Amino acid sequence: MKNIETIKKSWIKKRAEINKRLSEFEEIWRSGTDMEIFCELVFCLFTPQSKAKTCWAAVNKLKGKNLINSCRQNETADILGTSGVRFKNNKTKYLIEAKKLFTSNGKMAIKQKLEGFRDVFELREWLVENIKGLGYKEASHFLRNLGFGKDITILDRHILKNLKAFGVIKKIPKTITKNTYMEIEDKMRKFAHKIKVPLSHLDLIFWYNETGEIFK
DNA sequence: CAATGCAGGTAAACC
DNA sequence: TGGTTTACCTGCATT
Repeated sequence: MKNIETIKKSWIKKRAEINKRLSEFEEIWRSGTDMEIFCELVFCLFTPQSKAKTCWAAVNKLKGKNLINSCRQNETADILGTSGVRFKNNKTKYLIEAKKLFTSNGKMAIKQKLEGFRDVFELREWLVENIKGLGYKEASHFLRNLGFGKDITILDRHILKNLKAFGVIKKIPKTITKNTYMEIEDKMRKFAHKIKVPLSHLDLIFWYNETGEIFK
C-alpha cells in the first residue's frame, strides 16, 4: 500500500495550480455562453476510450465548421473519425440527441435547464437518466468541468487504480453500477476528509500522478 | 512484421 | 431482476 504522505506532499506542491484550474472550471459556468457550456458536455460525450486532448480538438473542429449547431450526421462522424475519437457513429448520435434535449424554441438553452436542481447529486441523476451516452463517470466529469466538483468524484480507471493503491478500496470492480459508484465515491470522500485534502483536489492529484498534467 | 494491449466508458443484449 | 458480456471503433505502443 502506498503511503498517504506522498499525497500530502504532491498536494502541497500542486495546490496553487489546482486552485487555479478549479477556478477556471467555475468561470465556464459563471460567464460561459450556452454554446460553451454545451461544448463541455460534448467533450465529455467524446472522451470514453479516447484521449482528452484529441476530443477537445475535435470539439473545436466541429465548432469551427458550425457542426455543433447544424448537426449533419455524416460530416460530424467523419470529423470524429479523422480526429481519432473512437466510436464516431454512436458519439455523433449522442451529440445530436443531447442537442435536441437542450434546445428550446430553436435556441441552445442548457444553462437554464441545469439551474433548477436542488443539489449536484440530483443534477447528476438527471443527466445520467436523460442524456444518452453519459454515465456517472462522465456526468461527474461534466459537472466538475463546470466547477461543481466539490462533492463528487470522477471514478475513472486512474482514480480507481489509485484508490486501490492507497487501500481505500480492496479491488477494482469489473462493472460499476449506480450503487457501487456511490459506495466508492463515499469511501473516497471519507478518505479525503481523513487526510484533510479537499475531494476535488484529491481527484486532480490522482489524475496528475498518472498523466503528469492537469488538462480537463 | 503480426499479434496483443490499451486508451479518462456506455448502452444494449444476454442469460 | 440484475450482474456480466459484447458492440461500438481505431491508432499507437509494446511484445
